[in-house]
Amino acid sequence: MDLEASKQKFIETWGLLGSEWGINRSVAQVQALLLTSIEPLSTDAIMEALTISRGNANMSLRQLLDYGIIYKKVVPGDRKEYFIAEKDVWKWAVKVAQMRKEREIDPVRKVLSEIKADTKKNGTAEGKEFYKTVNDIEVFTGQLCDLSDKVLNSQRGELLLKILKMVM
Amino acid sequence: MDLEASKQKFIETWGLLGSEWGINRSVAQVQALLLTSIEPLSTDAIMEALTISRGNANMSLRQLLDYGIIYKKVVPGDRKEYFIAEKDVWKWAVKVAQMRKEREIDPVRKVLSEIKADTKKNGTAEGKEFYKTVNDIEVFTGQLCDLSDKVLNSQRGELLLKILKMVM
DNA sequence: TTAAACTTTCAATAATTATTGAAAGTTTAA
DNA sequence: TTAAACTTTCAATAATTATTGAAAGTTTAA
Repeated sequence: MDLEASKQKFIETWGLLGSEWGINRSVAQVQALLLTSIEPLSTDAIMEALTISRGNANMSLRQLLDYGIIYKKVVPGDRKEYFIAEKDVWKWAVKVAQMRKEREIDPVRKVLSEIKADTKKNGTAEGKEFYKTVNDIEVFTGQLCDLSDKVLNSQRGELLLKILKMVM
Repeated sequence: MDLEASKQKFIETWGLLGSEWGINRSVAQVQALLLTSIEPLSTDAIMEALTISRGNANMSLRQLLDYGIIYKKVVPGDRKEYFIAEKDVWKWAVKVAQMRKEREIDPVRKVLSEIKADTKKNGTAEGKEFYKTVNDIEVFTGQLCDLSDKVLNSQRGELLLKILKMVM
């Protein structure tokens, strides 16, 4: 299997994984393509490599820039915008994790707290049981979030992981 | 806000979170409904509570049973099947995490290894760089998986989390 | 055995999400 | 200024995914 085929396989697999995790396939593929590319790529190059439309390429690139996991790269003497991927896995994985946590988990935690507040006074057996259920989920989620915050925000996140691995 | 409204809010929020993470909304809502219910519920009760069809209710229940996060409950003197949710958050969160890892992450790791094997011999600068990229992702994913396996499979997973929280 | 009471399946359809591509917008060099 | 070279937007459409509900299948009591 030649290099091009391997890269293609990587891009496909990455797109598949993305869609299983609620990330748009094109977005995942654009990241994969940039990860596999040695030089910066223009929108046109991306369109051609993935056979997607200009609109799709543009929106996927916007989203990845927004996530902070790809960068613009200026090529002197060229008016086109070029893009490169953040290649440090730890860096971009942390960014994706932080972003999803902020946008998706934190709002849910907020709702859980609201529900707890609304239910706290209810003295019926049913009310108490529901309160307990929500509380359990909220506490659990909170623990996970606190821990991941610490790992993700730490300058030593990667080192921490390795130590954990040794200890456990 | 009365208890029913709070439960409704919980079910809605849970469904929303589910769809953001690639879990079918109905499936997430059925789990939420069972989590909030004191008694076991029949398929008909679920259909009515969530206003979904019999087919949808049945398939959602199958999937949750398959995940191992809800159980069948026999009510003596009744031919209907009743269902209850696993209420121990840690237990079902672990099951969901394990299942998704197995079905979605492990196959990707396998592909990454294949790609590495296919690329190892390629001596060009481009080949080497691609190999490094894939290797970095594979190593990182492997570390995360190993660590989560240890936490998830540990009998003391929950305790471990608490200790981690104290240490960090 | 039978038929009533249930569960499951699956083709048709609805709902949602992704994608296209042309038009509008913006920037830059001259 | 202008027009060429680009980027962005967005309504139309395609593709995917979820849902329905009736028909087929299964189980149980009598």
